[in-house]
Amino acid sequence: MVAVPPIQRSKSLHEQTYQALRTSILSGDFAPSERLVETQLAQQLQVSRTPIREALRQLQKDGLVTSDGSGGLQVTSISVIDAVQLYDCRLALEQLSVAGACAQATQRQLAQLEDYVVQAEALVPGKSPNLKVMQLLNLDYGFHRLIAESSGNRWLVGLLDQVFDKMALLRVQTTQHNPEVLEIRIEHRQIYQAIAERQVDRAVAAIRSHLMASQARVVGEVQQLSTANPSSLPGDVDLLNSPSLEG
Amino acid sequence: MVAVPPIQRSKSLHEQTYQALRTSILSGDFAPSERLVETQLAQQLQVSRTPIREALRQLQKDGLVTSDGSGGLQVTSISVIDAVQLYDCRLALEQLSVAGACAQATQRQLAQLEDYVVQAEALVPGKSPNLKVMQLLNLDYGFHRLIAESSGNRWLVGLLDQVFDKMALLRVQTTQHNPEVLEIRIEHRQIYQAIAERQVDRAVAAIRSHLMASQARVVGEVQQLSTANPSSLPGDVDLLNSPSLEG
DNA sequence: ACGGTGCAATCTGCATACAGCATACGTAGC
DNA sequence: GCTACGTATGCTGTATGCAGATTGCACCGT
Repeated sequence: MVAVPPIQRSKSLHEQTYQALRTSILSGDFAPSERLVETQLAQQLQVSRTPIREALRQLQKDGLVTSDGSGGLQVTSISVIDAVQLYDCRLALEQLSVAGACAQATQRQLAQLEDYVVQAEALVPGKSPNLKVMQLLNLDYGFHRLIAESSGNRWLVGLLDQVFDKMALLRVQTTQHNPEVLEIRIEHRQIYQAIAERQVDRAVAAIRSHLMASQARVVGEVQQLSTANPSSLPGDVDLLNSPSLEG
Repeated sequence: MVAVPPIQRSKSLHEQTYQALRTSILSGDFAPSERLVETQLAQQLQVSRTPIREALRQLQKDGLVTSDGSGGLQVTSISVIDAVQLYDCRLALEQLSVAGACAQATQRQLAQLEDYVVQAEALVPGKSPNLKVMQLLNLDYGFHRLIAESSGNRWLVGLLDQVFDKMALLRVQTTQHNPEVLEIRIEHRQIYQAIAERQVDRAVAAIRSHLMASQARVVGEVQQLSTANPSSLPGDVDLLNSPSLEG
C-alpha cells in the first residue's frame, strides 16, 4: 500500500462564497451603505442564491453585515465609538493572550513571532508609503494572532478574531494610513522580548501600552478625517465619557 | 392621525428555528454526539430544510454545533479544558465589564442589579434543591449580563454572550448542581456594592475572586463527575499547565 | 402643481426537486 | 467464516420555482 495522499476536495460553495464575500468586504469592495442583493451576488459569483444566503447568515453573525430594517443587508458601518469599545475588548483579551503566551509558547512559536518583528523592522522606507503601511498592518495582524494561538486558548483566538475583523472593517472604511503606525514595530519588539523571556508582567504592560497607543492613533485619525469631511462617518461624538482602556 | 401601533409581524422562520434549536441545545434536549439531521429537524419543526440550514449555520458560528468531519453536525461537546479556558476569557472580559459599569451604570440599572441580588438571596431553602439551583443560575446569568450591558459597550455584550452560551452548554452536559454554588449570592452582593459605590478597583477584585471561585467549583465538580464515570466526558486531563486566570 | 392611489418591478423567504456522496448492509467468492 | 465488492438507503449541497412584501414610479384627481 503506497502512500497516496487524499485528493483535495474543493470546499462547499457556501464556504467559498463566505470566504469570497468576507474578503471583498474587508477589502472595501462594497460602497458604504450599499445594499447586498442576493440575486446580484449570485450572478456575480455564478452560483445560486442558496449558498449566498448561507454565507450571508454567517457574515451577519460575524457582525460584518447588518440588517437594514426590512430584510435587506448591508456592510456594517463601524463608528469611532465602536472603535474605542473594540479596542477596550481587544485589550482585555490580549492581556490574557500574552499572559498565556508567556506560559505556553513553544520555541517554534517564539521563533515565528520574532520573524514577524524582524520582517516588520526590515520594511524598506523606499517603497510607496501606502503599500508599506499595508504590509505592516498585515504583519501586525499575524503577530497578534500568533500570540493568541500561542496561549493555547482556542476560544480566545476565536473571540479575538471577531474583534480583529471589525477593526479591519473600520480601517477600510476610513482608509487610515497614519505615518505614526510605524511606531508599532518598536512596541512589537518589546512585546516579543517580554514573551520570549517569559516575563508576564512586562508582557502585559507592553501589550497594554501598545494597544492604548494604537487606540489613540486610530481615534485621532478618524476624528481628524471626520472633521475634514463631516457627516461622512457615523458616531462622531465626544469620547470623554467612555471608560476606555482603564484598569 | 390616531396612533395606530404597527402590527406585530412574526419573525422569519429561520429566526424562529434558530431560537428553537438554540433553546433545545441549551436545555440538553439532544443526546451528546447525537447527529443533527436536517430532514428530521425539518419534520419535527414542520418547516422545510431551507430555514433549518440557515439556523444551523448560525449555531455553527455560535460554536454550539460542530461539524463532525463529513458534513454532519452535532452539538458541541465542552471539555474541562474548554471550561477553564472559557473562564479565563470570561474573567478578562468581565473585568472590563465591571469597570465600565462602575463608570456608566444608570440608577435604573443599579436598581435592577440590586433586584437580582435580592431575588437570589430570597430563594427559600425549602424548595427542591435542584430547582433552587436552576433559578439561582438564571439569576446569575441575568446579573452578569446586566453588568455587561451597563458598561455601554455593545461589543463586549456580544462577546460575553458567546462565552455564556458555551458555559451553559457545559452545565447541561455535566448536570452540575454543586451545593457550593449558593456561595455566589454573597459574591454577587459584593460585586454589586462595589459597582453601586463606583469603586472600580474593588469591583474588579470582586469579579475576579467570584469567577476564580466559580471556575474552581466547576472544574472540581466536572472532574469528580468524570472520575466517578470515566470516559463519559472529553478532556479529562490534568490542568496544572494551564495559565488559568492569572494576571 | 401637489397629493394620493394603483401598479409594476424587484427582492426576500420558503419549499421542493435533484444530484452527489457516505454509510450500512447484504451477498458472493475464497 | 471471513473478506471484498456491489447495492441500497439516507443525508447533504445546490438550484429553482413560487408567494408575499417592499419600493419606486406613473397616472389620476383635485
